[in-house]
Amino acid sequence: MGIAETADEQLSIGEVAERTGLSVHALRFYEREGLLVGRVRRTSGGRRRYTPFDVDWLLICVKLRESGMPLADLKQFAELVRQGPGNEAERLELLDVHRQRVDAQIRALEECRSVIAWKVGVYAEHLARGEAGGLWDPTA
Amino acid sequence: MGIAETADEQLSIGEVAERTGLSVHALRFYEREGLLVGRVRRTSGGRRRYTPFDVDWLLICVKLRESGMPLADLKQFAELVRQGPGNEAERLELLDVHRQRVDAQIRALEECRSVIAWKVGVYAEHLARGEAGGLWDPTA
DNA sequence: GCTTGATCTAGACCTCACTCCAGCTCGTAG
DNA sequence: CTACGAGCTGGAGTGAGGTCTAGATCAAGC
Repeated sequence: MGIAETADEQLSIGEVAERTGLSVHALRFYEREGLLVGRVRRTSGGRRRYTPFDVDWLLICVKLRESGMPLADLKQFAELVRQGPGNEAERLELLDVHRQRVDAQIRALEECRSVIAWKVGVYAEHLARGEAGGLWDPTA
Repeated sequence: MGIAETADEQLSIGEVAERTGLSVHALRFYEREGLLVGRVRRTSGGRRRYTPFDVDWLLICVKLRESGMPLADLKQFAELVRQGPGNEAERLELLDVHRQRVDAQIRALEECRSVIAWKVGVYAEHLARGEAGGLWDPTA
């Protein structure tokens, strides 16, 4: 608590959890799954010490996951980065494909939203008029 | 094949699957889980016959699911409708809460999109300039 | 030194939303 | 009549994405 953040501070797993919104369980899980770019350094006592690098990467991961990128793709991306320079075109492709999926997802959600809004309108109107008729009452 | 659609046509499970995009497995599963409003009628031989009513309901269900409503909520909604008139306010509430979640989801996705787009831009620029430097290469 | 709380490991377990299977029946085309 | 595909049931299995447990260790404060 109250630890200064001097830019290249090493963080404990708990602190990283706090900053990324991932649970400590999830952080260890991601590491086991090879989703991190470099292996995490450890203290002499074996505790993980994350660099701001790791945290930045994790923050990107969180955004990608949040938008539905599967862990497998994340892992592939991490592997590309791990391989070092030279495959930027592949990384770009991976991200761009995902961006298109996100766009499609947004469009789909907007359509859902409008269907739901329409139905909400139906009920709202029904309520405003008082009990008019058994709205969709197949028991009738 | 080539069956006419005379508005109150009874449909087989396969036809409903086709029209809703749900698998026949999913349709039976939804029924077992109590997600349908009325019980599905059967032929003398025990085959399901869906009414256009059922199909409309399922189409709404699909939109709700697509936008992330859990099956449990869908079930609750179905129960409210099954109970008949009188609880429209509750139904409205349920839908409206969901609509708000969808709105939040859209906003979150838009934020993800912009993060991704930014990263895509970073790579694109890097590629346009030729190999400038090890973009995020922690092995260095 | 002792207590307390954060971390460690390996591995079991969980939820969700289906999906598939075995073994049977139905119904239509030839 | 025979074939064959579509449908039936109950229950087991799947895959993604974590979450939790047990039992031990580490590190900081008193």
